[in-house]
Amino acid sequence: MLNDRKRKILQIIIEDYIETAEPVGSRTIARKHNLGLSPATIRNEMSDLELLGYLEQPHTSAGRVPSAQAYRLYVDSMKEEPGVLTENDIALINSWYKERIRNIDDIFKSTAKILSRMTQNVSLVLANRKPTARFKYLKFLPLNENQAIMCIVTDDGAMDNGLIDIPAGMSASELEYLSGKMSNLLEGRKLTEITGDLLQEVYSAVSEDEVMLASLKKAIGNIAAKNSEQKVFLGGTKQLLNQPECQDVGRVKNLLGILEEEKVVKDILDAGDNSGLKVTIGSENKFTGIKDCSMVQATYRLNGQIVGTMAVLGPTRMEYRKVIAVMNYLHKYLETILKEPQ
Amino acid sequence: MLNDRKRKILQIIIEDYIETAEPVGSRTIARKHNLGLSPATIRNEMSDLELLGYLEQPHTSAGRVPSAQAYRLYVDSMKEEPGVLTENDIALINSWYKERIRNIDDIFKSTAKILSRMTQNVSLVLANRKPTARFKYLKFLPLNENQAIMCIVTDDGAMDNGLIDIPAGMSASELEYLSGKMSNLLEGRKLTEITGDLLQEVYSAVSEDEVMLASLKKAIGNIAAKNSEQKVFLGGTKQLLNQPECQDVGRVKNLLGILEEEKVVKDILDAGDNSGLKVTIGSENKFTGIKDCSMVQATYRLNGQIVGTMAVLGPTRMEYRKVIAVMNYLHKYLETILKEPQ
DNA sequence: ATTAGCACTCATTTGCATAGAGTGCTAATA
DNA sequence: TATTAGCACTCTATGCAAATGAGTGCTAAT
Repeated sequence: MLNDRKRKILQIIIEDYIETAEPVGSRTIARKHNLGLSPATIRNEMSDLELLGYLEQPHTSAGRVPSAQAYRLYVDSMKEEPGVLTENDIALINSWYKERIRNIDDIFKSTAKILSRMTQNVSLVLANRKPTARFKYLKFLPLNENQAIMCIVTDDGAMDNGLIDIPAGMSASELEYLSGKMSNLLEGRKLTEITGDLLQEVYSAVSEDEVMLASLKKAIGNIAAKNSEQKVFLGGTKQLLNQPECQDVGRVKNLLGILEEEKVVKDILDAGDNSGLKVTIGSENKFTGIKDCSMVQATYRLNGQIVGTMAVLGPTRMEYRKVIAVMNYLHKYLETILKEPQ
Repeated sequence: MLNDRKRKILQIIIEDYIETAEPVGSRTIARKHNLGLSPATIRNEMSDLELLGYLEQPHTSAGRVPSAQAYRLYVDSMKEEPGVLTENDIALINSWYKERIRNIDDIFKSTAKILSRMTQNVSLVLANRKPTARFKYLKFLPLNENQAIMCIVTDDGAMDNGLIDIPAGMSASELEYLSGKMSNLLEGRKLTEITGDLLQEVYSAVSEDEVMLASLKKAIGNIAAKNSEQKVFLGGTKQLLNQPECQDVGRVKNLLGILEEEKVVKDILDAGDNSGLKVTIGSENKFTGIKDCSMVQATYRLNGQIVGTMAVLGPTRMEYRKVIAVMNYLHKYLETILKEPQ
């Protein structure tokens, strides 16, 4: 559809605009790139490109700016040669990841941080918990006369716990017996299935103490809630202010407002249920408020199951090539790292 | 030192400036407040106040602005009548606290959120962990052939855990024996004391498996690190953009940059080791970068021990009366809530 | 098909006059 | 003696016009 020259010129404009955030004019192109073409020729081509919908003019006497359609073409044509990270970048990423990983949350935190540092944009990382985990067994760890910690081990190898009130004077062996009995009766259930009724039933087969039952209900409820929860990690919201398009405080406020609402962020990220890398440009975004932004997003999986999503959110004028390269790398890295037992 | 009239006028200027963020002139004062004084008289008084260091003039033909010294006086004189929250505010706070409290982190998160919402400023909450907790006992929860979760219970009733590699084919009763033995040998130690050497010693009295020893070391190290860690919760960084003094993006960037550095925030908050409520105004702040801000800060304690600090950070032109009232209330609330077992 | 040349457009900058808010000082007043 | 009216003065903010300059579109020449 576009001949080679048009394509070349369009690419130059896009990349120049991504770099400078200024409308780019025919003279600039002629000067910077040795195309063997005069500004006039380039002007003609640019005029055509505008008619075709690839360029826009902020006003008559300004240069031209790529349209969403242009970015779309640019990104799509990038799939063939996806851009690679420098040795240096890779070394940086690896060292950042090693900095401080103690638990699974740290991994996501680091990912968000790295993503934003590498791309100079805001990053969003959504970690799905696994509501499908099944109960394996529970144990009580006595604390004192009246309290114990209940530990629940699930079949995915995770452990959760909560504080339980126990009847005064209940012995360690009684607790042991209780936990063994309950473990037998509950094994294989999803955590969310263990509602008040079921728990009551199971429990009353073993004991009658009401206080303990109540705190068991509460603790298991909390654990189930925590497990079905999605967690959002944000990175580099400060970067926002470095973007030339964000010199207007009102706009920043808008965006930060959106990012502060966990619910909205989750919705935005959940929308991209797609498998591979997904780039949404400007108004392709369904959510008002980020309609003038672009987002590059990838879901990551563990054993085929989606465990989360990560995304970079920035101006439509974002460094797609770099962002995509970083994203690809992190994606791979994350899937590897998540496979290792924590 | 200041006569009543001067004091009154100064107060009016301060409160007007806090409200409007505009330099206030003699006419405005005469018009808004029925002092029975002409602008000229007020002008004379203002001139005096400037000489005394309480007022400053951005330029000749502007009104006057309170100096740090003026705020100092204002805040100090407020100690006698500390300002109270409305019924409405209290109801709001209580309902926000009830919204979602599942664990101790949620409490701090909520506190930060409430603090910022009520004061329209950035809030910082620092939660100290308790590095003094002492080892009580440990238990292993078997996961599979090769792994178990190690649970460590400390004398403050908290429980931590980590994943442990166990020798293939080690039976549950062997694990039980191992944990009992180690518990006996380690009881009463601070977590930070349980370094590699001690652990090695204790462990080799019971078993010889190197892999397990290594993962024990790692897990306990992680737990010790986590326990000695301070955690920072920020609230309402977005509010920053609502402040008239922050319409300049550069300044916002600075502040956000500081807030993003956990280390710096910790230092800032740690500096206020004071007991009661502490207000630092403008250049009273030792940390460059917030020298043009004010901070109201309170440490909170549990059983006499400092467990954290909360603060509100904003322009020197902050609503001290309201901020202090909110702070006092939250302070009390937090100390009460922390006393309850989680 | 390309390009040089030129008229034209429009945002941005610069300079300048004006309005408005506020002050300080002096002389009048209570 | 304390207060105030009056007035000159200062300095910012606003509005406006002219100059600047980057960029375009069109036409005619190559």
